Amino acid sequence: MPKIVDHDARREEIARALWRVVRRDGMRAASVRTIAAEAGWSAGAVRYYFPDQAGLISFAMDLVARRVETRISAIRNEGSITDIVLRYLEEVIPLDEERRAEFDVWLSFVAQAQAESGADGLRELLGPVQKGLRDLCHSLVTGLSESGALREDLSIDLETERLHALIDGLAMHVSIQPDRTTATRVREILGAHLKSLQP
Amino acid sequence: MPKIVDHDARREEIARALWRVVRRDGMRAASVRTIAAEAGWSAGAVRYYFPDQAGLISFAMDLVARRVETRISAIRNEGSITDIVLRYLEEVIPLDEERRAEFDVWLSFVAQAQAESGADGLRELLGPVQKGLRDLCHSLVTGLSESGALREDLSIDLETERLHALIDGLAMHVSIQPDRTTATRVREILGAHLKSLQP
DNA sequence: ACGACAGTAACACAGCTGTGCTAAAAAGGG
DNA sequence: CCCTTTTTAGCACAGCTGTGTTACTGTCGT
Repeated sequence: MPKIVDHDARREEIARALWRVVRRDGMRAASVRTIAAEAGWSAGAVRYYFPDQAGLISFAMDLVARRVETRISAIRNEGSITDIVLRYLEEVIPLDEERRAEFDVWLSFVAQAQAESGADGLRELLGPVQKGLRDLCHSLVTGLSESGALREDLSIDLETERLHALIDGLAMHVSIQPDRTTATRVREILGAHLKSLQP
Repeated sequence: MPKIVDHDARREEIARALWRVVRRDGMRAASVRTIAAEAGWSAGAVRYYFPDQAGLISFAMDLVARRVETRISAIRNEGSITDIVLRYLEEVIPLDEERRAEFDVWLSFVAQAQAESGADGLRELLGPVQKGLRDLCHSLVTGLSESGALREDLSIDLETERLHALIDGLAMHVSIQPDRTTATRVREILGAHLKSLQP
């Protein structure tokens, strides 16, 4: 048997090179050759792991999704309900440099996926992530409600949607203007929002 | 003197062709030739109005910004304060097909502008729009406050930020999943938000 | 040692890219 | 009519694009 490399690890490494290229020069620069150069391999080697470009992009987008998922499911449910909720929300918003880079790339993927003639199935990757985030918001709002931290006159569905929109908007703002939207500022806003939901 | 065409109108027409291309096939397909074909002219003609591609993209992005600005400044300040605020907010969020298309394109521009090595000055166009929207939110919150429609324990700055994030997130949701996030749903959410600010 | 096969690099090809340049066409004023 | 200026189309060039194919290298089990 010949030399054996961890294919998944390799694919991930290439995908990360794609991230760097996209972050630095935008989606338009994400060619097979550029990515290969960024990863430090020949274009032929890259194409061995990803037969075509669409597959590469798909994989790279999916990788972001999986990482977010992993981060979220690693959060522990300890402490007061508002502490837990804040912990989840902070994890979703790109408050450090690494996650901000990830979000920038994600934004590029989303924009690309919005193209109607999506021959590549990027749209199919977008849906589940959006749903996952919504479900998270739903369970958080439900949790608040069950703990009596939600005013009775508020609709759970509506508050789910409002929270979801708020964190997506905040993530966007952090990405676009990191100077103005600092981590502590985000925490203030999230705290104010939760407080405004309390009875 | 030779035939005289309205240059600005022509440029706008070409920019609109760019929008259609970007919406249909994404930013990656926005080549001079593709856009020329979409606009129904030769590539040479397009290059007469836009010497280089970066200028074309810049102009097209700026055109979106100017349209949004125009729409906002056309809103009349009549009726109760909450009516006025709702009117502004609804105008900012892409609730009809035309504005949704516009927002999709805008999203692509934003993603592209996020690329660090932005030799094209897309970033410089992004800032003012973001600031404009923030200023709008600020004046709306201030208006609410002055009319006594804002609880006294709320910080104007914080509420400005929260409102801004909320509408950006909502716009995003409308664009990504128009089925779930209908116009009436958006109005419900905005209404609920304003109500939650009241004393 | 040898063979079998995973991994890598390199080349070829057709097509697209941005941009520079040039020649033709169109159109209004004298 | 013709001349001047604006507008349009087209070509050329060097370089990049995705992908198909082929030849090479390395490594492991036998």
